[in-house]
Amino acid sequence: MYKYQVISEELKKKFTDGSFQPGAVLPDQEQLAAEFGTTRMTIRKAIQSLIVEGVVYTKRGSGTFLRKDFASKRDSFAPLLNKPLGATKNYAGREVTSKIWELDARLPTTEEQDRLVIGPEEPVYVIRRTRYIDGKTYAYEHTIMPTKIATITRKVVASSIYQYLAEEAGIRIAGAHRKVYAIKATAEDIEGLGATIGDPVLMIDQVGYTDEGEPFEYSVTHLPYLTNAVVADVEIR
Amino acid sequence: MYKYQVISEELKKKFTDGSFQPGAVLPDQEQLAAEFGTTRMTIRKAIQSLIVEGVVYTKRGSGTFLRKDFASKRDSFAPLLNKPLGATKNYAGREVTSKIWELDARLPTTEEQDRLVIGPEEPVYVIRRTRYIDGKTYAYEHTIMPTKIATITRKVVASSIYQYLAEEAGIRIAGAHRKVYAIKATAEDIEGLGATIGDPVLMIDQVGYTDEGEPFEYSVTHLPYLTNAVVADVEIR
DNA sequence: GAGTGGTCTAGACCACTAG
DNA sequence: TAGTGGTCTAGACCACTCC
Repeated sequence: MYKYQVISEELKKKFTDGSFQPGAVLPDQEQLAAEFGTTRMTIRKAIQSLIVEGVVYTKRGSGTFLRKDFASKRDSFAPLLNKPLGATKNYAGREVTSKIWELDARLPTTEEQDRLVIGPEEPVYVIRRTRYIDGKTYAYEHTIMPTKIATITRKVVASSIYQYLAEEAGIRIAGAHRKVYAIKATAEDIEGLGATIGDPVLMIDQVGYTDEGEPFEYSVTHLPYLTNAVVADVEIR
Repeated sequence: MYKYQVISEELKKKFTDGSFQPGAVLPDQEQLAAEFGTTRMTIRKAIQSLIVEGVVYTKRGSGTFLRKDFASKRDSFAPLLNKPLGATKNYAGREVTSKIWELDARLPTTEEQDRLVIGPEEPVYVIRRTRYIDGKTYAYEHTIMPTKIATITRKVVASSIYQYLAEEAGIRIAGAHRKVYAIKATAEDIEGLGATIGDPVLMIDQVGYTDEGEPFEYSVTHLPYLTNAVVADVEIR
């Protein structure tokens, strides 16, 4: 763990334990640098990551401030567009289960080759499953993943693919390109989500990248309407 | 314009004019620093912003690479979830027009008070308009904005509210909290988007913040399905 | 004008990849 | 082992806010 990560964690602890009121101004960067025995550049890296997480914001000429709505409303049932979509991690403490519709391998379509930047002879897994949180239908997922990334078993698919990739296969998810659509329920949605024909469905089309910039999954997630939405917190520079 | 921004633009130019093949490795950072007459730290900032934009990726120990799917990725008609939703700026060079359904002021509902963190006696504007890009229906917007933020005229609403806020009223948009839903077309959508009853509609619910962390608008944007989606590029740390 | 965050320099050392 | 990107230092100057 790098120094700036340690400092960022340390600061977050201070915010949650009440050392700072929401909206309060932090000590200036020079002071923080002295306090943590480092330089301003390193403090700035730590603060930068807190900005991205939506914990603090800075105002040139004024200071660094703890967000007023820092502690408040986190949505409990919505995937966060600025985080991995994996349900297991985002809904820790809840019962996440899966029904597996398909786990297979085949050669990729041209569309899939394109999205994953692989050749026509590189086999991919096809994974289709419905996910439930606390027994309630949460999402229907259709995932394509090159087999060279990791070996996927039925057991992994039944629990958490992302967790397996991170902890067992050493894959670090670094980013994703996502597109969100509203569509009419397909036959798969009627089966996978219990949707009614003609119902709106929220569809998230995503290509996930590893920290090496390599696409490792192309997935389409369907969320039932009325009971679900996606959330994005945005920092504009 | 800062040096790292100039360098980042300069590099992007080189990528589009074919000096580098997709997937090609860039000169190492030391070399780029010499070439641009600067230090590695500044080159790194330039590269960092290219990473966020999804143009290049780095591999420690190996080099910096131009994404293979660099050219293919641009969507021309989708709002970017990591940017302001304002059409005028995102679609510069295209003809953005508006039809105004309503421009009025009244006292806020409790829901609106809540979202904007204002009192019941602080008046708000109510703005409803349909937006067109190159004559094509793009979105239907319903915006609530405290009148204390700025004076809004019909002329402003007809062109660009965001641009007016930024350039005339000195408001800097620093971030937003957004929620994206799939819903069934409402009566407003049938009027405002020309949607058919029962059609899916993509709805973006957003509270925008100024650089002081103050909510300045609560808006709901409806996008017609089939012709539109939203895009999010995510960097996960 | 004093104080803040943002950029930039010129180095050093560390972590990682590949031949 | 050579070469790459990632972190970190110890400063300097600039842009901006607020009194």
